[in-house]
Amino acid sequence: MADRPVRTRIAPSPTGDPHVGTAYMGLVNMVVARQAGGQFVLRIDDTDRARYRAGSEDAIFAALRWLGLEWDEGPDKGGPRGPYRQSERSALYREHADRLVAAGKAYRCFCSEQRLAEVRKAQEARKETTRYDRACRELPAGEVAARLAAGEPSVVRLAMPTTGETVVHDLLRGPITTPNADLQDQVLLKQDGFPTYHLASCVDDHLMEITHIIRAEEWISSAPIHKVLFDALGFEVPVLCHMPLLRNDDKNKTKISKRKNPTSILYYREAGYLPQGMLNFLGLMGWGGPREADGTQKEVFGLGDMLAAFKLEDIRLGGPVFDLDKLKYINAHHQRLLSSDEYLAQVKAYLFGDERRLRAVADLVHKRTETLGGFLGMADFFLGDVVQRPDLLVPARKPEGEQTPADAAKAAAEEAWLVLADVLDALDKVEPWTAAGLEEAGRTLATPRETGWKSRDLFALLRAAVTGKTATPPLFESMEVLGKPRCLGRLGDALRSIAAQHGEPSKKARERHEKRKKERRQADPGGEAAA
RNA sequence: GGCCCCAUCGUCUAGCGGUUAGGACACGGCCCUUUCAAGGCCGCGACGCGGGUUCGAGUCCCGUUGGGGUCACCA
Repeated sequence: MADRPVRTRIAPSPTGDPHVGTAYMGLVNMVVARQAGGQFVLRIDDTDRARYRAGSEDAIFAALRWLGLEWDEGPDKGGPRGPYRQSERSALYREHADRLVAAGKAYRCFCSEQRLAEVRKAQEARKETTRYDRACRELPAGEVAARLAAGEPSVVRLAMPTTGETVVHDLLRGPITTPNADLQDQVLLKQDGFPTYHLASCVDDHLMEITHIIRAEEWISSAPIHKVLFDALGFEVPVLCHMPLLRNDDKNKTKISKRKNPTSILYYREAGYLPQGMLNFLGLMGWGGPREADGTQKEVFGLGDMLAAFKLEDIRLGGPVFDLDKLKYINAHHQRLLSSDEYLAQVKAYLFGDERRLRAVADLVHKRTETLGGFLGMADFFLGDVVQRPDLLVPARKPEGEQTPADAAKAAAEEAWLVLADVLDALDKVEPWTAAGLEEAGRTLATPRETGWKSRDLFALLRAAVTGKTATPPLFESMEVLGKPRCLGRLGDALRSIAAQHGEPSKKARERHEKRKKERRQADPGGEAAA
């Protein structure tokens, strides 16, 4: 492997907004490739048709390019090892799966989802580890052929070793040993003919001649499966390196999640962060920056500094908290580094760069103000930051029964949070992002089947979250103009501002929320279309 | 719960057997200043615990605790 040129990759799946974790891995992978004079590949892992989201792929391209993480080969620019979209490589996966089956290293499995669920349930009841019971592993060849010929649906599973242990070598951790008894016969080819991540990524990493797999820590538990797969296919295992997971700023430092932290790269762009600030901050995670002459670390640095000084081996393994305060501080430094001309250009681009958008804003403000001077007062939330107002987000409620006023306030805050979270999930799925589509989604949410809130109250909440105000141009038109990343970002901000003031809803409150929704649905069996 | 991974200030980190455990963010105070930033100075603040190894452990080993990840026909 040492004689091969270094090739790294990121393989995001187009299932939603481009994630900061993708940016983090992209940065590290790109730096490693560039340092070695190798190539950095972008591959789209779109093997899950159920979660596929139109527009997500373009958003990934835009987000990575905004950050300056340019790839050498990828779906939009091609390359010698393409195609770079897994949905266009189905034949390759099928071929390799067939090869494994023919060699007896994988097998056809005809078990239904239902049977698998039953097996799992029984195992749970017996407090055993839940795993596939390998019912189809020893099926006679004749029977397999017959059932296949009869058109019975099946998947391909990898025949894992059942005894001994599998050792994978992690660049940062050394050997990681897993008892084979804990591994299961992982599905390689799904019933729909698409490969699972395991098959697709191993086949692609080999064919694309990836030398270093640098990915998030959450993949460690899959690494032994990949090792077995690589071996079964007769492929050399690339260098494996699992990076620490970005964490939320909560007590337990859980894996970064959108409820607790803005996770969309686009959020940061729309909030007016500088790409070099983002990159710098991401570079701090697990690394800390290049050394100064006196041995201390330089915290404010650029991509060039990182290219010169970064060493994968220096990565710390503790999960770093994605701390917005620190990000702002780093970003501020980069902003101050801008010349007067550069800053002005950035401000213009941020505020007025999009002529179409600006016109749409102007059209909404035009007849609603009396002088030109009134423009900014009404349009501020379109152009810049919104200060979240928990007082507007949480409806005033009178105490009921035994409730103290404090109890009532707490309950109202929990309800607002939970409703807002449902709204965020629902709006996340709105495509395309138009006033009409948003209004439809909004009206649907304001039904007993969904939030159970009146549209008047629900829209007030939405308006407060998205604009920070009580009086604005028409809500859904404004949201269309504002755009999806900003609206969803602000919904998330609103969630966090409620939580900051009143705390996050307790588990009990969540359960109550779900129970009430269920009850409302039973009371209102109609409106299936809304479900 | 099984398996795996991790562990220095609240946070990002330095430390690679001998340090008053260093820097940065945040926080508090003071200075500068018409205001606000920026900047300067000071303060607050950490090696989870218990055993070893060693003349000597934040640093090495073991255990424990805590946290995280993962247990899908999702990636």
